[in-house]
Amino acid sequence: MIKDDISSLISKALAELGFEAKDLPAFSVEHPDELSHGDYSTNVALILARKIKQNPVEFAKSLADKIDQLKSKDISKIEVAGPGFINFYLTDKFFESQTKEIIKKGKKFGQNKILKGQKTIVEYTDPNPFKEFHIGHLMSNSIGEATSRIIEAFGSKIIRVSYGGDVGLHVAKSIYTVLKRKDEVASIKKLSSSQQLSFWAKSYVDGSTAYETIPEAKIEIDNLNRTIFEGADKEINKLYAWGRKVSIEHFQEIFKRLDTKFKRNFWESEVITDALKAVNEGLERGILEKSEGALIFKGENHNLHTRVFVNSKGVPTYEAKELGLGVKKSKLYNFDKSVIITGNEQNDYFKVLLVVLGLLRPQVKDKTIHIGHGMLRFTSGKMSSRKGNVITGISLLEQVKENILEKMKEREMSDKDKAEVAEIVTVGAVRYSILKQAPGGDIIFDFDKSISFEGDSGPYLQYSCVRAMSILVKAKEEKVKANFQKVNSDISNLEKIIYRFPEIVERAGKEYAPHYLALYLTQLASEFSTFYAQGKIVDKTDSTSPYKVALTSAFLTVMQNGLNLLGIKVPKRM
RNA sequence: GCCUUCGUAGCUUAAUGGAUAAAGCAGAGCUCUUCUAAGGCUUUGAUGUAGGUUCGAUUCCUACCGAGGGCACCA
Repeated sequence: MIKDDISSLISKALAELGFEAKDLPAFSVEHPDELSHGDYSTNVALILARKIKQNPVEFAKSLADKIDQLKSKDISKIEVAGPGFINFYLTDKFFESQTKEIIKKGKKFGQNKILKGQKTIVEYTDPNPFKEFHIGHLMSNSIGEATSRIIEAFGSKIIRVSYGGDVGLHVAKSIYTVLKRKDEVASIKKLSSSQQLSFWAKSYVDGSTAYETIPEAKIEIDNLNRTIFEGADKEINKLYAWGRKVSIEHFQEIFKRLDTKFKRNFWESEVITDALKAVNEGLERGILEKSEGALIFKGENHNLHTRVFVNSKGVPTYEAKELGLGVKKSKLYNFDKSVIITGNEQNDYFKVLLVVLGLLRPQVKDKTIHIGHGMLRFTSGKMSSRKGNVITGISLLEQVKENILEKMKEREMSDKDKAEVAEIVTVGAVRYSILKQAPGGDIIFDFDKSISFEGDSGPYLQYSCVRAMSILVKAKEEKVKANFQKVNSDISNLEKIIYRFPEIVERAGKEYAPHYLALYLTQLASEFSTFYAQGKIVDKTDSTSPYKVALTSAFLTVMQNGLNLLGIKVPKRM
């Protein structure tokens, strides 16, 4: 890599100036923020001059001279700037070779072998049966899917899993309401799975209200909870089976639209055995202890707070079940890394859990990482599925799609094609709006502003691809063939950032931060749009046209690869 | 009360301790006889407050102010 070449060039020059490698402080070789500052920049002179008490700019100049004498074939210019930075400018030949490399590698450009041969299990989305699939789940899905695809580009095998709560009080609350509305059931069952699930979700809201406001209802629901758990009542079993089935059907529909293929769905009901086993082991080994009839972990000894793993009725809580899930995952898949993606409201809870897992199964804990993403919230406050003030995933997708179809009204396309394109653009718009910002932060959700089609947006990136494709079609028609020989030096800034794609992928993966990729692609699309607007790319009479066509082709490759990593598809037209 | 995340332009967001703090939206003004104007170009505008560490702080430390999340039997 060119970056390593520059680093060793600097070290070599420093050696000739009498600095031994072991004396060198850590220094950076990075892309400057602005293209006008060169392609790479180092702060080594700044740091070193301070150490040996010399003027930074003077020292930088002598170092730059030394580097210049050593010469590298890829560097066209070296200069000292600002407080003592040394800036490197790369040659046209270098950019030509990169453009060529991108087209040669095609779909593989951007991939690396850092995790080759490894197995990574990624858990995300995690919708609960009997409750709505809301926009928070879209957020988890978008971040999880992008993370999975990026890790995949590192050469690791990915096992995608989702985990849902199919047992517990929320189910009892739902069934409590449905039992009171038995006469509606027959007609509800004729509706779509998403409408059926909405019926259940609404039942859950009503059940929750009853649980909190009517004492008799609370008793009834608690009893119902036990009945469901024991599976003794045929009618209730039937309702439970129905609710679970429509939930899963609806989730599958959404996963399909989101192009997410889970290898397995874990359910709370299936991890209870492992949970109880792990908890008992914890008790025997003195990791967990009894207190007020419950089984708890004293977090205060670890600078955390106390958590209940099994309640005083002997029922394992979420904590124990998650522990069981961790054990089960490692038994089923002998993974090298386990990534769990949830809302950041669970950050503290996962800290406790990982400490317990570390005491119980240190080898599993070392491979497990929890990533808490921000929440989607309204300007007015938090969404709560318990209160029913949620925007469902499906309604968001449909509303966005409607807006896109409205925008496409004038396009000459069959209705079928329009619908297909609109679907791709919809998912792209939603995904991008989530992935453009750092994963830990909340998204303040404003319907009109959050899902945008203009400026920094998914459609903007997709649109740049569509334009590039139509240029390449025209180039073919006019028989302008791509060529990697630049005729004119000043073609476009595009070539100065396009070769950076693999570095960006690497950073996004290492830091579990897909937004670096989203932001980079936006910058890339913006440079392409400028390039596009500057003048004709395909022009038989223009001697620079063949290289421009090559650059367009390289751009399309990188943009498609990048969008694919974000889980965003590219339509042929839009 | 304790723990934790955060506070950047009118709004929504960027910025491994580095150069003139970067974008989009909104506002003002241009721009389609071209390969799709879901575009391009120009322009107005910001680091909560007070200290500290550093050659250099949006970034690290302390206090304060403000917001979110968590803190015993929900998930």
